[in-house]
Amino acid sequence: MPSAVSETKISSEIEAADRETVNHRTIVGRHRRANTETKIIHAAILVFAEQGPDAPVIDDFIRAAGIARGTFYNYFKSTDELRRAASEFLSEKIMKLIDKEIRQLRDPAMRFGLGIRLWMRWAESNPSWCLFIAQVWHSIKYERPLQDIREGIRKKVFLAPDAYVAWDVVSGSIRQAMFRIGEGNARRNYGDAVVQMCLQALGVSAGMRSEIMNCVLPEVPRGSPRS
Amino acid sequence: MPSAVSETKISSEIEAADRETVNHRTIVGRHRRANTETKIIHAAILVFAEQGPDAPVIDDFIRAAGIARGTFYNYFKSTDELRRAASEFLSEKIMKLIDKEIRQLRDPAMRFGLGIRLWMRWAESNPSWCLFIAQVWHSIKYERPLQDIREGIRKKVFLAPDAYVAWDVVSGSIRQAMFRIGEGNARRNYGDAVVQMCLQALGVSAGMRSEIMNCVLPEVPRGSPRS
Amino acid sequence: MPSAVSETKISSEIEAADRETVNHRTIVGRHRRANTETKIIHAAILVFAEQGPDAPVIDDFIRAAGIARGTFYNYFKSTDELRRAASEFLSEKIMKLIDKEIRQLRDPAMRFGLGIRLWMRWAESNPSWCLFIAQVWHSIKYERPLQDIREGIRKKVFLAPDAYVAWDVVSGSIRQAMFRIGEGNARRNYGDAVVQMCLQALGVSAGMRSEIMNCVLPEVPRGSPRS
Amino acid sequence: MPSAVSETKISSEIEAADRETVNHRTIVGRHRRANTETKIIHAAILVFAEQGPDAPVIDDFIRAAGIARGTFYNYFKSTDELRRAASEFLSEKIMKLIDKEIRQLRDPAMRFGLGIRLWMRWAESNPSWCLFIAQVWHSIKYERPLQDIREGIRKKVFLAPDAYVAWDVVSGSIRQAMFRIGEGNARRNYGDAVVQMCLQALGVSAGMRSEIMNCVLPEVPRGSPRS
DNA sequence: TATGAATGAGAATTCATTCAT
DNA sequence: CATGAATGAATTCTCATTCAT
Repeated sequence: MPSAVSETKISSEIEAADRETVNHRTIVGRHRRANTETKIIHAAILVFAEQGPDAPVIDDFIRAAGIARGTFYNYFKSTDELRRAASEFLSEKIMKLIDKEIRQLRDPAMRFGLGIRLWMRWAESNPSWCLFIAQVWHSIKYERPLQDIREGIRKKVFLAPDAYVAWDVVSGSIRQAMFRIGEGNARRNYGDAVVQMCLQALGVSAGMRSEIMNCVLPEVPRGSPRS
Repeated sequence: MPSAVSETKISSEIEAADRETVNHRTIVGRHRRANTETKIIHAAILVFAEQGPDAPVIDDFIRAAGIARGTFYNYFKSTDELRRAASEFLSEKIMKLIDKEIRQLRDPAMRFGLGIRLWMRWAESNPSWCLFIAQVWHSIKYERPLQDIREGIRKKVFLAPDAYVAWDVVSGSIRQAMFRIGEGNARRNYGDAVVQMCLQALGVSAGMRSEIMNCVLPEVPRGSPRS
Repeated sequence: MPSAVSETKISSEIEAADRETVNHRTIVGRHRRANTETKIIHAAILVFAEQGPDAPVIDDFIRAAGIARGTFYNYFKSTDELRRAASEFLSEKIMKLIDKEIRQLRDPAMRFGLGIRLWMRWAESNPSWCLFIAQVWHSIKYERPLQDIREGIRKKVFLAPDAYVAWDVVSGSIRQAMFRIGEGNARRNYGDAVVQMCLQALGVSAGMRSEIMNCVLPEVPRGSPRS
Repeated sequence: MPSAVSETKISSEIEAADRETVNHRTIVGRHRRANTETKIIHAAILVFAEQGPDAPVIDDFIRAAGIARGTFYNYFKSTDELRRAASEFLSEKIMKLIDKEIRQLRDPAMRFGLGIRLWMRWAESNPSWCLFIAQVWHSIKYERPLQDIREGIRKKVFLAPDAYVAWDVVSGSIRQAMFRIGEGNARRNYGDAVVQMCLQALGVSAGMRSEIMNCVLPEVPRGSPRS
């Protein structure tokens, strides 16, 4: 049964990233509302991992969360809203972690390059997260990377007609890469290869490219590797 | 049942006549079938253009095609099957047109570059085709462009870790671009800007890039996706 | 999630209240459920009596039960499941009544003989029940009569190669008889005649046969199958 | 796949009984009508063997027979008519064979007893025929056995309240027995055990019973034994 | 007679949503 | 807030039947 496998996979994937948040909430106090909402979102992530972003129906969520049908509607008006919440939860968590690692870097090429390397590394160690995020791609927040690109263009370390085009190319590449990873077809070092080509697309000089690619990546939680 | 030796001429004449009739009827039937299938697909394209790839229900298709409910099921088992058929029809048509224009070119960078320029130009003049194809992206056939990329890498006009990575980057970029176009957010010359960056991603030299971008594009039919 | 040690009295009080409410609601819910299920089965019995076991469609049941289309599916996945439920309900009810009347009898021939006489009498006064049960015969529980037969064979009041054969013969006869009754073709005292022959088939002595047939039957409710 | 097994089984079961008929028809001449009808019935038997008497739809029959939809309606107005035709074809063939064997016997008990022994022997060597015939039981012709019973009662070799009751008991027993055989639950010598009890039910004397049971059965085509 | 595409009524099934408790 | 039975509109799907060729 693939579902069981997926469940196990995704849950270990999110646990690492998630523990902190739960602890925080527990300390702050038992707000039933917050707890139930968290419970629903967590259950929903398992369900989405199993079935993909479009298939699940409300029944799947309430069964997974162990709540009543009516309770669902106290928190989400539709599966769409829940999907959005789940994908934000999943993408923003990792985005924040990455941001914390790179925000002190001054050079925009280095900052952006290491950012997408970290993202791809996370992706490679979390294939089912990967697939889900690739599928709900449009709800991803892209302000920060877009700013980095703008700065890079302004400072002439990036060569691109404009920032939006550059972001479309890079984000499209990354999304496509995440599909491949999520489907289990990625070769070894696939992530870095994609990053390389993204930097090339941005017109980053060969020297800077190897500097970025040779950086030893800081440790960001990886879930269970290859899980 | 093998014919007995004593079969008379008459009965074999009857059989021949039978066979002819059968063939005739079969041929007539096949024509009708092909016509109806085409009718359904063409109608479906309009419906998808209007409602997107997931919203339409079988009722929409049969209304648009002017057929009976049951007729639909004589041709497609589900909306999914029809969606696949429609997207193949739409993507392969334009792919063939493009292929005819570029296949005589010897240089793989030039060939590939003009190919994606033509594709993007078609995309820009058909936003709803664009959106639909971007959404059903996974049913697209990519053997030809992949070969071009392989040849380009082999001949050192492309610089990429491997052909699959290169294709993921380019196709991801193009798909993302098509979403933008489909949503009506593309600026002027957006398509060429994306192509530029794709060529840059592939490591095409600045000289060759401008050569490709300065080519006057041959006339490929522009127009409604269902033409 | 295990409660933290520092949980205050208040929160555990809330929990207690919660639990109570939950139980109360659950109990109320269970009652409603049971009621609706009974309602559906009772309505279904009328429908089956009118149309036979195969003709009715879900619409017939929901109309008869006065429930919504979806409600049906909250209780039964298919008409087949409902048919099974209805036939069990109908056969077990009368079986229990009969069992209560005969279980104190010591002689297995007498017990079995009176059992099938009572069954046939019920059958004769309920032709539509008869037809329905005959048609869905395979869902009938036959453990009790089979035990009686086994005991009878052991005690040499029955003469039969083995208990299964004996049961096949008797039950086959009874079923066939019920078809005849259900179709309205049974003559007067048909039921007793069938019982006679069944006893003869079981090798019951002539003396015992007349003793069984001359018994005055206890009053078992006669009437509409749904009572 | 159980269906494949059934097909093989039933087709070998009918071939033996059938060969004669086909030959006869071939000699008489090629009447298309008769041929097509035969073809449909034969195909239908396979289909019924696979799916039971109620499940198959017209599509199944035309696919199995290799004919067009419209052609079906030139021969049968409904699946019900075809089912009737198929069951008559199957039951009358064996009935005639049996009749030929026993019609010269003078004693009605002996004649009837050997008749049902032969029937049961055929049943035991043709389980899927068995199941189908048991399921469509109501279209079976019972005039001949009923006459035998009447004669037996008149001549006091049978003891029964009346002929219809006797027939209901015997036929019900046999049908039930055929279900058991068809479901593969019959023990060795099950058929003879059932016949024994039927004779007992008819009040045949112990002496006559053993005489009947000890007869060596004439050879009636058996299909492939236990097939 | 044979063919098989077309038909459409009718039946099954799903699932978001409401609401009394 | 939580519960979960009830709802019914919307949709899918089946299949017997017709009919022009």
